[in-house]
Parts: sequence; structure tokens; C-alpha cells
Amino acid sequence: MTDKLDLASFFPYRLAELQQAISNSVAQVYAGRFNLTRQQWRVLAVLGDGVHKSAKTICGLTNLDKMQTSRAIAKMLENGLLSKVTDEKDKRSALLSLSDKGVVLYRNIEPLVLAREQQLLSVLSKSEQQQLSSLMAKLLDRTHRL
Amino acid sequence: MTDKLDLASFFPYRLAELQQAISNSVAQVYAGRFNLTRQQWRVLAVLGDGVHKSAKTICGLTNLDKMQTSRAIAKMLENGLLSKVTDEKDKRSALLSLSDKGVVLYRNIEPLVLAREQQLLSVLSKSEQQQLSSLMAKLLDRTHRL
DNA sequence: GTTATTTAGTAACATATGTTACTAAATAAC
DNA sequence: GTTATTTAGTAACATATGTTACTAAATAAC
Repeated sequence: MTDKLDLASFFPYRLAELQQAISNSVAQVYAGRFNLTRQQWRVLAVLGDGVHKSAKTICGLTNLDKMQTSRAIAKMLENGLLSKVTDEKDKRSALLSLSDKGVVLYRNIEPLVLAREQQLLSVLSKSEQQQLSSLMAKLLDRTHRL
Repeated sequence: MTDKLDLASFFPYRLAELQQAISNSVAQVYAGRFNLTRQQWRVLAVLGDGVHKSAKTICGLTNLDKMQTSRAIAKMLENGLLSKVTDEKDKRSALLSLSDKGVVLYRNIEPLVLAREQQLLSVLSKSEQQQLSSLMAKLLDRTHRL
């Protein structure tokens, strides 16, 4: 059987493998201690700049599915991490922002997550990191144009 | 609010974004026409070398969860893509291989999937591809040692 | 060689995810 | 300004996923 495909060296597979490992590594930071799901962490991160946003905007910024966003927000409201105010300019949607509790949580997690990122990237030199970032941008762009 | 984290440029997030885009792109090849799930595609790919393997071995090689592997195999047996023979050396496990139908399917998909991989990677020069591969290996290694 | 422990695999359950259908408000069409 | 269409968000359903509990066979311990 002539077989040129080897899963272990197939680029999409290798990327998935790496992504999962990196993702798990970061989740260790926010999941255990702070009891957040990946979705909730993303919502938190996106609201971390202090600018209130609609669910739709959050959905776009987090790259999450519509319902995943809706559910993450619902749970975070329940846990008192978010504040919700009806958008007076469009009463179908609500503007969400971090509550005081949410801000405290974010300020706790943020440095830990950034530290973990650095910890992971530290196997690469600064120039390698830039190289990687640029290669990733090219590839992502490619998928958009295919 | 001082905020040094920006999700859009956070490495783990960018990697997840890219991985998903690449993965979807490859899935277009095997999912629609050939009606395979991602899990089934991986099982197929891993058995494509013609060497029969136990479910456990497949589980390891595909990086799939135990039950995902079990279910993918069950469905593929049902669809006549695999053959199953009890391992006489260890009667708890069975050895799986592609059936004739499975081999035909594999031979059809393989070149298409490899072509898609090349199509995606073609935004990068050969040397950039090697660079990327090497950076990914370093990072993966890092996650194992953390 | 009998009993205790480990292992491959699956079933049954609980949870997560995605899709389709709906509600309420906004905008477009006349 | 009334009716038709689009949009933000969620509920209800169907499917996918992961975990715990089990079965049957293997290996380890005595």
C-alpha cells in the first residue's frame, strides 16, 4: 500500500496536537483555581479592557458560537461577574461589562495567564517568536482566502 | 483599567483560531463528499499504512479519547470500512484494519487531503515551512516538559 | 493453581455543544 | 404610518463528548 500520508507529520494534525497542549496548559491557570470554562475565560478577557459590549460583539471577538456566548454570559451573570444594562439605543440587546467582582477576578487571572504564555513561549527566542507570529498570520490569511 | 492582555494577540488564542480554520479547511475535503467525522478520518489515516492495530494503539496514534476511538471504530465497522479480528495473543482486544472498501476510500481521500495541506502551506516558502515545523516541535516539547 | 490486581473495551449516564424555532425589537418597503 | 423583513438573543431539541461503572480476559502475588 503506497501511502504518503503520515498522520504524525501531517500539518493540520500537528497543529491540532500543539493547540490542544497549549490550550490545556493555559486552562490549568484559569480552570482549577478560578473555576472558569474556556468560554467564560474568553468573555472575561474580552471585557477586560473595561469597555461594555453587546453579546453579539463578544461573540465576534471571542470567536465563540452564538449559543456558547449566550450561555457563558448567562452563567457569569449568575455568578455575579458581569453587569448587564439594556442598550437604550437598541432594546433587543444588552450591554455587558465586568462587575466589581469580575474586575477583581480579571486582575487576578490576567498576570497568571500572561506569565503562562511567556513560560510557554520562552523556548523560543524573541526573533523566533516574531517569526512564528508572522507565519501564523500568513496561514490564517490563507485560510480566509481559500 | 490597566490591561496588557489582548485576546486577539494572545498566542494561545491565535493558535486556537488558526487551528480551527485549518481544521475546517481539511474537513471540507473528507466530511462532505465522504461523510466522515474528524475522528473517523483520523482512524482511517492511521490504518492507512495497512498495518492492523488494536483500538488502544489507534487511540494513542490519533490523539483521540478512548471513547471517541471506540465510537469511531464502531461506526466504521457498521459502515463496512474496517475489518475486526480478535487478537489471539490477547483475547480482550481486537485487531483492526481497513476492509477493501476502507482501502478504496482511503486511496480516494488521501491525495485530496494532501493536496489541501499543500494548498494551505503554499503561502509559505519551503524554508518557512521547515522553520514553522521546527518552531512547533519546540513548543510541543515545551508543553510536555512543563 | 487459586486469589488479587491490572487492562482492553464498551455501556450507561451526565454534561457540553450545535441547530432549529421562536420572541421581541429594529429597519425597510410601500 | 402600516406591513414585511431583518436582527439580537434565548429556549427547546438533537447530537456529541467525556466520565464512571462494568465485563471479560490477562498478569501478578502468593
